[in-house]
Amino acid sequence: MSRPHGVQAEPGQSRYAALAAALRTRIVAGDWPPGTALPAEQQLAAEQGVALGTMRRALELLTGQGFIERVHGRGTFVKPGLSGASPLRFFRFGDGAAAPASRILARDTLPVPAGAAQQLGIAPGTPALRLHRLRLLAQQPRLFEEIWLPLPLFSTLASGDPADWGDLLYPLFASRCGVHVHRAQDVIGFCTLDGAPAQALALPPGHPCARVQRQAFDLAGRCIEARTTLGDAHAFHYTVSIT
Amino acid sequence: MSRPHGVQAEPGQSRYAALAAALRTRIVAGDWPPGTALPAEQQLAAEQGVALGTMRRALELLTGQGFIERVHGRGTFVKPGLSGASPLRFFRFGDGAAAPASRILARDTLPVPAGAAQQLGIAPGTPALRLHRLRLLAQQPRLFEEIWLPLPLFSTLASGDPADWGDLLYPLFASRCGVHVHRAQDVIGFCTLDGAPAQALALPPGHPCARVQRQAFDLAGRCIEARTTLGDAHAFHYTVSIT
DNA sequence: AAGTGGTCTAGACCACATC
DNA sequence: ATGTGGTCTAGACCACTTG
Repeated sequence: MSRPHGVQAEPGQSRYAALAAALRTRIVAGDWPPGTALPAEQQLAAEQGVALGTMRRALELLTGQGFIERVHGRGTFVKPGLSGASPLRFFRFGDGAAAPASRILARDTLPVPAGAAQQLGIAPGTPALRLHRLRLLAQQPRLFEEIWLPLPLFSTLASGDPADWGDLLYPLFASRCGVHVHRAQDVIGFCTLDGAPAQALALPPGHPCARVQRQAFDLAGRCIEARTTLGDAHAFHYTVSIT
Repeated sequence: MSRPHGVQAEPGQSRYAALAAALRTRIVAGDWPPGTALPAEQQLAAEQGVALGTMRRALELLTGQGFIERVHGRGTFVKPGLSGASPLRFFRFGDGAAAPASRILARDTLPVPAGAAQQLGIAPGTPALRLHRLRLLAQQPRLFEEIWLPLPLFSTLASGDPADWGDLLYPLFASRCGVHVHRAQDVIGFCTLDGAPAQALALPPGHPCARVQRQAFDLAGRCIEARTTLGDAHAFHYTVSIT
């Protein structure tokens, strides 16, 4: 008995988990780029010589892991990537209606310091792109960001006028560099403001501030951005649900 | 009640969603108390005149919502409630190995102030139980907590020696008051220390601190605890994953 | 050995989106 | 009208736990 195009299940692993892993591998490899549709579940099931329900369970797994989205009547699509997950969501500045704006204060190619290097998984001292960026709400500067980007990948951002970048970075990463942010992790902490950030935010040195350290990852799990965001501690608020 | 077909599906609602809602109602009503086992899925399916797979989907829904736990080979159990979700998890004090201890500084029956009343969903000024509690790590006071508890429910805690309560409150709520915490929500912010909390934590007035405001809810969705936790802002840290 | 949940099958039919 | 995913059925067999 032989299956047409079978997937090997490791011992102790269910058939649908093996199918999900195989599909995940193909998605990460780029067989179906972000935003495109997978074959119909019927076809996938037939290809793998498996019952429809089994393939559906595999696809449900991938949905839960954030790799695909299923739309009733339309199809199954590779998730296009995060677009609006700004650290601004951790702050309340009282002008909820106003659209956030962003201004690039500096863009330099510099040897990456130890901290950012570790987050990016590259050797310290490697040249990388460093951005200083201000986020504004209702013309008021609210957040100061330092962003490190690894350099072969983001070299197209090293030239051109940053004023043309728009207010969101992740769509820019996708369109200009082909980098899709699949997942991110923010570590929240507390510190006091000093130097350039204090000046940019028009707050006195020593002012208490909330710090959000972000690592952003692509589909393959590589860290493609290390970002530190600083904002007034008194405007910080975040809600956690426990179950 | 022994009609073979038990559950009405509202229009637009799937059969398994209706079954889940019906089971959820019975769980909240106390038909199966926390920790006890539900009937086998086979039996539940037969009772409701539904296929096994459909009942399984209903039970999967309830699992995802945190109402039940399924254990292979043993059965399906109503979740016993949260036990270890201390706000301590938001802080790093460098002595990870040490077991946290707690000390009740004050216990009073007082008219509940506006803020706590709103969180608890009761009228301001209603008598309620107020606790002041210190959390210690390696003999060092680390967190100061103010806890408001609604009074008919927690009256058994108004007497007796708080020194006998142990270090965890939620197991105490379950054993002494029959209250099981099913879900909680923490709102995180920053402020400055002052007065009693500053003194209890041996920190100077004006010191920056992290504030965790918690609402805890029982199975029925009633808020049964309003708690404010204060700790040194420099020890605060929290990780958020974005997908 | 008996009872439980977990996996898998091979269908049928429904609801939604698009042409 | 066609193709997509969503629901539901009625089984079979497997894996785990307990007496």
